[in-house]
Amino acid sequence: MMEIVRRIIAEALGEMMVSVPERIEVEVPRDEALGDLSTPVAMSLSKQLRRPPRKIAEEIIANMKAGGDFEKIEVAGPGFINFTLKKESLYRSLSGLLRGGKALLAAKDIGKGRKILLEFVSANPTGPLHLGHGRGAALGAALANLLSAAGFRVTKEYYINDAGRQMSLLGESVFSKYQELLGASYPFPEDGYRGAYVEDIAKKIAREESDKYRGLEFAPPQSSFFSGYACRQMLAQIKADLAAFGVTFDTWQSEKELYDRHEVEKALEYLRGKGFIYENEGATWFKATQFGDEKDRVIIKNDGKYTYFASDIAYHKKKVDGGYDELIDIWGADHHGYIPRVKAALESLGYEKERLKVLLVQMVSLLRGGRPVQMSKRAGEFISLRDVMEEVGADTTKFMFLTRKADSHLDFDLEVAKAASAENPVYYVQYAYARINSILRHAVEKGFCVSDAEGETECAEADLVALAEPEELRLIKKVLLYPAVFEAAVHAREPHRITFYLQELAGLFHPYYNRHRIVTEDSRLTLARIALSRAARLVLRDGLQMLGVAAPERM
RNA sequence: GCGCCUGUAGCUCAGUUGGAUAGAGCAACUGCCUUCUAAGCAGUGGGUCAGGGGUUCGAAUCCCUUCAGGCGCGCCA
Repeated sequence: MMEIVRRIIAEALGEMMVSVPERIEVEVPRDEALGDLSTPVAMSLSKQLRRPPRKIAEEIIANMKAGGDFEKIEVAGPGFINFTLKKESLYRSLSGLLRGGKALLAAKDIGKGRKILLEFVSANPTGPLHLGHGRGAALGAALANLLSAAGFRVTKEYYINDAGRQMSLLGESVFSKYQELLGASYPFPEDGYRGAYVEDIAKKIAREESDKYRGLEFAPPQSSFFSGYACRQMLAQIKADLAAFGVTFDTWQSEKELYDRHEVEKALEYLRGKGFIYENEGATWFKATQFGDEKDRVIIKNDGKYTYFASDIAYHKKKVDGGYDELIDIWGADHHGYIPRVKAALESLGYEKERLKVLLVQMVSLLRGGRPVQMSKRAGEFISLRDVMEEVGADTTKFMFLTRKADSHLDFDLEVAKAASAENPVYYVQYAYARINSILRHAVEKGFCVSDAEGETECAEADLVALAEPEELRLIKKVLLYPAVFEAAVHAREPHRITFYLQELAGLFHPYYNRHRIVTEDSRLTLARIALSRAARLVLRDGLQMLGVAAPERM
């Protein structure tokens, strides 16, 4: 619908010998009395053409070949051009949607096969996933769904920080617990990991290896055994948690592997060859300032060890070398200071900064009944993603995360999320879906032919003219808006737009249901209403699927 | 001190990338189940878009500034 408006406006502007703006804005007016679609284009052109907006709007209308889709096209307010669609046009579009089914929902191939590497979660395997990781996971998975459906080729990747000091610290923490279990003792590292999971891993090692390492020092080879073992354990748990959350990855990139395969060295050699690396005060530096960062960054410390940034350069080099047209990283907001240096690295490697888009996910505060849940990282006491999933369910958790844009703080209240009531927006949307299914089951019982396999196509043939109630027209328009919302969500990389749209759609279906019966004695009317219900169901299902949230047949 | 993010109804948040009289849910109050799911619906009240200045036909949205909150600013990850 929006496309049609854009096209005829562009044509009219062509007639008027006016250069067509890159993007003709089309929106849905706030007040439905104003029309179905609206464009402020005349106002935007006013300055350039040095004429009053209303005048321009009138000229556009005069030069427009509108075709038969519109009931009314008029100038309103300061210079909007408002379009009111003919009902027949709505019916035609609806029927087209039903006939095309899922394929039509995101028919526009936005991605055109472009390759995107989407890296998210990437939590260090030094402890269980917490809520913040969950938010990143929900966002990443939903975004991947959207981008894939929009025609991008998306690879979901998890970067494993399995090298360096943190890993060693985890190993040492386990090592200490292990000694304790066997009656020996080894000092617990100062800033070691204290969660119960550390002890669990120690117990497991004690069970499998008995007292083989009893009384030893934390040094090779046993140190790498403990670190490696602990890492594998944690990673397995992380994978299991993500799977339970309904989030999967295509590839798992190990940091350690980048070192083992000398990719870090090679990347640095490459930069050295280009003159972006220098030595100073015993350390090796990257000239980040040359690419817009505030200061140069150390990549090899004066003790000879690499910094985290060194492997990150190699990692991002590997990403772009993989032939990806676009890189998307989802990070916790506390890493935002890191963006300029990674972009600098990318640029120094010969790629445009724009190729990397970093989405920041703000922190999640966990509440219970409005009061903050105390968490102490030091004592290893915190509520993990798994705890929350077990308490409120994966679907609700995901939906909650996706009802806010990534870049705003999120209060996650366990009591609210757990409430199986109106307070909980997930149910509102799912309930609409389940309700439609219930109605359709009822319709089948009443003898209306609505087989599930071919139902949509069949409904496309229904006589939709019977749909004349205001609630019905409103619902049709909202359903038909889905592709535009979808496109906007893809374009902005913002899955939460889908969430809001689904709430609005459900918010139109529920009152419709309450005021009008779908299944009546009038079979022509009934078939039309079934068709509309099925269209709504189609969109609800697709949207929920994008969010990675279940669409239950009954509740 | 510098940088980034946030500030919208009592609470939690949207706001179609600068458009019309700023929206939704919750909470509060009043009604609706012998008929397709009441996890639902109908109605009522609720605003200095943190404050100030600027840009222009037009600002919650862009710029400057003040205030408040969060996060960053390591040869940590």
